[in-house]
Amino acid sequence: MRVKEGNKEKDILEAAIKLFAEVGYHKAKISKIAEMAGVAAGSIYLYFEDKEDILLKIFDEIWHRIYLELLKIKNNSNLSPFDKFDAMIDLIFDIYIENPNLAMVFVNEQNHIQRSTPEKFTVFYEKFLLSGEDIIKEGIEKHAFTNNLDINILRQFIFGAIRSLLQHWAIDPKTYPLNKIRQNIKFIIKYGIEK
Amino acid sequence: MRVKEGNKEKDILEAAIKLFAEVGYHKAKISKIAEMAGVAAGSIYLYFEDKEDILLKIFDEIWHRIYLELLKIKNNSNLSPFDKFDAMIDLIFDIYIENPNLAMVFVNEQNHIQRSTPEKFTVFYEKFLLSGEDIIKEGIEKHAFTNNLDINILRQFIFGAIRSLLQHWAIDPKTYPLNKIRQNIKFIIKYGIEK
DNA sequence: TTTATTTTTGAATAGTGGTTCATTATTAAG
DNA sequence: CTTAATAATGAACCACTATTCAAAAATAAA
Repeated sequence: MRVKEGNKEKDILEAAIKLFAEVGYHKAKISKIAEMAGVAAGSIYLYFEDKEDILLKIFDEIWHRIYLELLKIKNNSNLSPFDKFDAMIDLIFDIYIENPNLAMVFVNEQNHIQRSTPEKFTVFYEKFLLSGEDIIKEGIEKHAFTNNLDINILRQFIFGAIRSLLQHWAIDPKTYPLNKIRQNIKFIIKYGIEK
Repeated sequence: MRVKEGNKEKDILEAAIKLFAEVGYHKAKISKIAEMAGVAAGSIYLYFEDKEDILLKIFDEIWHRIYLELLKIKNNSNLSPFDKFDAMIDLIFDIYIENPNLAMVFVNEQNHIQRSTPEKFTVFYEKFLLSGEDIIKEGIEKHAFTNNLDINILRQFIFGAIRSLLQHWAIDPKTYPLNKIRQNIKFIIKYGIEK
């Protein structure tokens, strides 16, 4: 009997993340991913259902990680609502800094995957969103955050804005350092633009 | 000599907007657009360079319109900075309400087009962004808006958040009415979440 | 009508690239 | 060493669809 050597699944995933980040999902060829991963094109189909499945597993990985980290923040009773809020934003930025390619795929292809396979996609994403909601809820209950806002809308607003800025940064990284962007985001969300 | 009858270019554009909105750019077939527009597939290539060019012209149209409207707002000296700000947000929502399909393409395919042909894309988009910036600048100069924020980041933040919410709304329109979303957006950006 | 010119057609083309599968390589067990 | 079972290969397949182009249709001018 033969046993799988090395970690081809991981190699393929990493190659895919890199290529998706560079050229986007649609222009990334399976043959190229295989080449980058050092396997034959056909071998990809031993580890993944099809091309879409690769993207799906990438998203699974990242959302799972984000979710677990957010859970820690949420359950840390030493943090004030605003501390938690800051930590949540830092979390997303940290992941971005740690693995820009992964983050790039994450911001660019979210639409695509949400459209094409909403049912498979939602597992960890939903969990993440709910945890984010909990943090906001706590802030409102403790009278730190305004109660004039709908939680759902607020959640979508915050993550949408962050995603948009990260995307923009990825296209043109030299205009602003990520830390300045992060700091501005925190300020706007907390205090708004009114002087 | 023969003369072009009807307005095939417009028919094709409208069909494309509808189909792109429904199934997305990549899954929209030229043959289907042709069928919906009531022309032969080959005829599309009399009016457009290629498939991408159709999308490009759609974006041209919408950005041009938004830009012209925003210019009116910007130059209306009867409006306070906050009035202008509100009008700017209303403008985007009004276009969305007036032609949801067009708006759908606008929020969904912006990434794609910005990636694939950034140079052709930027004409009206840049103009629009600059006008938006001017409105914010005026607010800061008149001491209505905080001067703690970078204009560029703020601009990206605002439009990113709006886009994200509209996209969300398009997927699931029944959860919230657009007016509630609009009102929440205005509130967050003005006052932030701090109580 | 006839001719010239331009528009429109849609079947044929052509290139792409995801996916399959017969074959080969590799390893473990007997 | 032989056999069995699984892993890996990559050329061939095939479905799909954007694009082309030779022919036909429509219109204006002569």
